Amino acid sequence: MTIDPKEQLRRIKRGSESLIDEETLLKRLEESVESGTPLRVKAGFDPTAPDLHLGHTVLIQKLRVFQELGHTIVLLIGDFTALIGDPTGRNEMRKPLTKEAIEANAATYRDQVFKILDEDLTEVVYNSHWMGELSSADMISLASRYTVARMLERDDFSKRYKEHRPIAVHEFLYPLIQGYDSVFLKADVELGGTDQLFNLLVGRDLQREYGQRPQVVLTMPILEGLDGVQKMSKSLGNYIGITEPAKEIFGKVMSISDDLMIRYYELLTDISADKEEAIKSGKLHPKAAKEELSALLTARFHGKDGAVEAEAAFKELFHKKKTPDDIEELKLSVEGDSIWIAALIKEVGFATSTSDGRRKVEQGGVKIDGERVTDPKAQIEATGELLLQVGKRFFKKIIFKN
RNA sequence: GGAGGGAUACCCGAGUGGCCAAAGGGGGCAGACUGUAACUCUGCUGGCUCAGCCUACGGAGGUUCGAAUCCUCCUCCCUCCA
Repeated sequence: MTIDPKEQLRRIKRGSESLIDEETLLKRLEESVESGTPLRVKAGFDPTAPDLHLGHTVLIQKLRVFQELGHTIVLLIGDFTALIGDPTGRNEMRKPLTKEAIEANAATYRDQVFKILDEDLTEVVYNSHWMGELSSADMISLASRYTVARMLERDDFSKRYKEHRPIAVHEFLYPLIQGYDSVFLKADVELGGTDQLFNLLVGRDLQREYGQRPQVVLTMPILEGLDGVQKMSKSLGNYIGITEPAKEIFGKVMSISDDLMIRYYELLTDISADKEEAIKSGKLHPKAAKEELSALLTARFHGKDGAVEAEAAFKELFHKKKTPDDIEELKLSVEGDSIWIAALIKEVGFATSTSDGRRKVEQGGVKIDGERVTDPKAQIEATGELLLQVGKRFFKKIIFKN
């Protein structure tokens, strides 16, 4: 694999937040091309959050770029560091995970990550393997290579120190161990989120201490959620989970704003410079660009066929305003021979309460068999089956079984 | 240890005895427009078969015909002093 180092650099740099430093990276890429030796690219993950969404994949996507460029990905599962818990952004220490929980999380983590990365070309390592072997003396030796003053440079630590909030001594060990991982793995490059910058830099210092060439550090920004403002997170409900159904992923991507689309392109894809230019300039119509993006991201998790299907279904629903043909069915038994419309909506989960259901009817958001229901007191005959639609997106086929 | 300020719906925040299911904004939902975009506009946003009723302004009591609003105690948060 001999891709021009400058083109490699472009693809690596694209969308990144900081790259320390560019010159070194270019030099190593050139060396790598000359000698035919791939770079060792490290990224570590705490086995704590097994439910991944697109925000998590920004980093993984970048790893994939490295992989496609022929470099070696070293996926580090931080099962040892998980015992400490990275203090970043949290004031309280994490509760320690059990061995079984770590194991289980790591397993789901791998499953999800390998939807993007090629498993056969990825080295998966657990830092407990070497950290568990490290003696107390080794630990002291490691700790002796860094100073408290330098530790306190870390934003989180210095803030807490100034505010007289506690910093437990073992928290200092986290960056040290993460850095030592780089020494052990002889990493050429390490990737991380914005919040990882300090830890990644410690890796450089420690590598120097242990007589290695310091790794190149690449951080990726936080991905905004569907609202385009706040970071993507499960608790804010503005996320696209990578295990969601194809249609959901496709639809959610279609709902983002044009500005956000460009951001998603930047952070989640690896398109050519020409293509990027076409999108940014508007030469490619934003709607078309977004359809491509939706298809691309859907295909990533559901394959080409899944994406094609999702796109077709989307167009049927929103362009031709047809009702989808694979509506979920629900068998419902009802007391008496009819059911109040508001109760029905609540029953199938399209409203949080009958009051909410009643409101939706009053506002014209409810259709039965394609007919708008306007009477909030309407009684629906509970025989046979019917098609219930609430809002633009929610359909359910109801089969009464009395 | 002392002095003062505060806690209101998903979030911010107004309300100091009845006109309060509680202003305004944000968010969300539904509708119109559209490209499930942006912009804009309309309505809704505690529950309940709903012109009515029930439950709710940190918690528990009390005053009153009537309390988010006044009193007592409690819990939590903030500011200043020691």
